[in-house]
Amino acid sequence: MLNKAYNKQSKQLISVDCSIFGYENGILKILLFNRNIDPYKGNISLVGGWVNDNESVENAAYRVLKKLTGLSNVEIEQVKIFSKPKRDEGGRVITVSFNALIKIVEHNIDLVNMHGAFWQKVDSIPNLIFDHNEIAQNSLEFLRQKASYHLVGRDLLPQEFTITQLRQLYNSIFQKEFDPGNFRKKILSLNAIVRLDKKDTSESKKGAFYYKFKNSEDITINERIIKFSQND
Amino acid sequence: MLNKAYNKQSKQLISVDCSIFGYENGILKILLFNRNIDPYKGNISLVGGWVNDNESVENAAYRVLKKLTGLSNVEIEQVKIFSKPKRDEGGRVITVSFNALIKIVEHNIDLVNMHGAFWQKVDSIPNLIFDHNEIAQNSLEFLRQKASYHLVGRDLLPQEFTITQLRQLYNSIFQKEFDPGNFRKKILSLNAIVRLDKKDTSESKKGAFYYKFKNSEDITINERIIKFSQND
DNA sequence: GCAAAAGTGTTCATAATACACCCATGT
DNA sequence: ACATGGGTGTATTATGAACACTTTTGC
Repeated sequence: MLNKAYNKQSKQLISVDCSIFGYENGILKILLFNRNIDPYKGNISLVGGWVNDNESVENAAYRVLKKLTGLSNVEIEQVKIFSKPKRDEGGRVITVSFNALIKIVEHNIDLVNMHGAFWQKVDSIPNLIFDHNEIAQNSLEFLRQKASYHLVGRDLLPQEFTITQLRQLYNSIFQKEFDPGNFRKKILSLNAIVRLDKKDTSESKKGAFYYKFKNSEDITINERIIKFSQND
Repeated sequence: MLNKAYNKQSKQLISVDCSIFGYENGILKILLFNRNIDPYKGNISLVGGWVNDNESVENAAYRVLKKLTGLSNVEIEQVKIFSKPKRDEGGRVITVSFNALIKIVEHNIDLVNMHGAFWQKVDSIPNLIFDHNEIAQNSLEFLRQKASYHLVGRDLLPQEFTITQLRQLYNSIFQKEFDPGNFRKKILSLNAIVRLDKKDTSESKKGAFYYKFKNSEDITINERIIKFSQND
C-alpha cells in the first residue's frame, strides 16, 4: 500500500452475484431470480447477496446458494469483479460474479420457487437488472472456456451417466453437435471416467453403458478437450 | 439480491494489488514495494492502493500504476479477488489482484525509486506481507496461462524486436528453452507480427530482422501457442 | 575459413476430423 | 428384418517436437 491508513479510507458495499448453471432434458439452464418484492419488484436478476463482515466472498456465495437451493458442497468459482460506480442504480455496489454448477434434480425446487427463482434456458435470458446481462454472458463464456480444458459434468450430470449424455451436455454448452464417435474417443482418452457394469436402455435398444467420474484426485487433464473459439 | 437493504448493510475496505511485470536483459521481473514508512516499515509487498468511492477497481489499479511508474495506457487485467477475513493483519480488507505488463525502459525509474519500489526477478521473490506471495504466485501462473493462448510481448518488448528476443521472453516466462526453429515457425504462423526492412546486428553477424506487432484489431489467435501444463 | 546466430527443411509421432461400418435388440 | 442409437475402425489431414542443414558475415 502506498499509504495505508485503514481508518481514513472509505468503505464499499460488496455483493456476490451467482450464475448458477444446471442441466435438464438436454438443455443448459441458468437460475434467475424474479423479484416479487421491493425494491426492483417485477425485475429479474441473477441470484446474489451481500458480503458480510468476517466472511470471504466465496463464503457469501455459498451462503446464497445454500439459502436458495438447499445445497451445500456446490462447486463455485470466481469469475470477475464488476465495479463501475454507476452499475447499480440503488447505490455504489461492487459485485463479484461467481459460477456455480448444480444438479437440478438434487436441489430443492420448493425452496427455489419460494424465493421466486426459476430456471431459464441460457440461450433465452431475458432482460435483467443493472449489468446482470453482461455478467451472465461473461459467466457463460467462462463456463465454455472451462469446459474446453476441463471435463465438466461431474456437477451437472447424475452420478451415473452415458457418454451420449455427456456429449449432449457438451452440445448444449457449446451449441454445436459433436461427432459421437470422435467425442467418445476423446473423452475416453482422458482417462477420467470409468465404465460400470450397467446399461441405460431408455435411449436405445442396444443399451448404453453407464459411466461414472473417477475421483478428482485421480484425474489429470493437461490437454485441450474442445477446440473452441469465438468465431465458431 | 435476496434482500437489498443498502443502508443496513456493512461496507468493506477494498484495495487493489498489482503484479507489475517487466522484462529486462532476458529476465522477467516483478515490481515490488519496499516499505520505508510505517505501518509495516521494512516489509515488502506488492504495489497496491485503496479503491475509492466512485471509481472502478480498474481505475484504482490505473491510478496506482500511474503514480508509481508515470505510465498511463498500461495493459491491466483482473486476476482474482482475495478476501479471507484475516488476510490483512491491519483489518478486514478485500483485495482485487491485477496483472500489468509494462516496458521497463519506458517507465519512470526515478518515480519508482522515490516510492521505494524495485524490480525483482520472478524466480526469486522474497517474503512478502500478508498473502502477497500467494497473490504474486497466482499472478505469475495467470500470466503463463495467458501467454499460452495469447501472444504477449507487445507490452513488454520494444516496438521493434527480433523473433529471438520474443523467444527469449517466452523462455523467461515459462522457464524453459523453446526450440528456435519451431518457435519461429509457430509465431509466424499466427500472422500477428510483420517483418520490417531492418536488421538487428548486435546479436549476430548475419543480423536478425526486426518485427513489429500488427494492430490488435488485425490479430485473431484461436489456437494454443504454447503447450504448457503444471507438470512440465 | 570458421564460429555463431539466423533462418529453412525434413522426418517422425501424435492428434483432430470425417465418415464408413458393425453391433445389439425391441418392435 | 429393420430401424435406431451404441460403439469401433480407418483414412486423411493438421499439428508438434526433434534436429539436420544452409545462410550470412565479422573476425
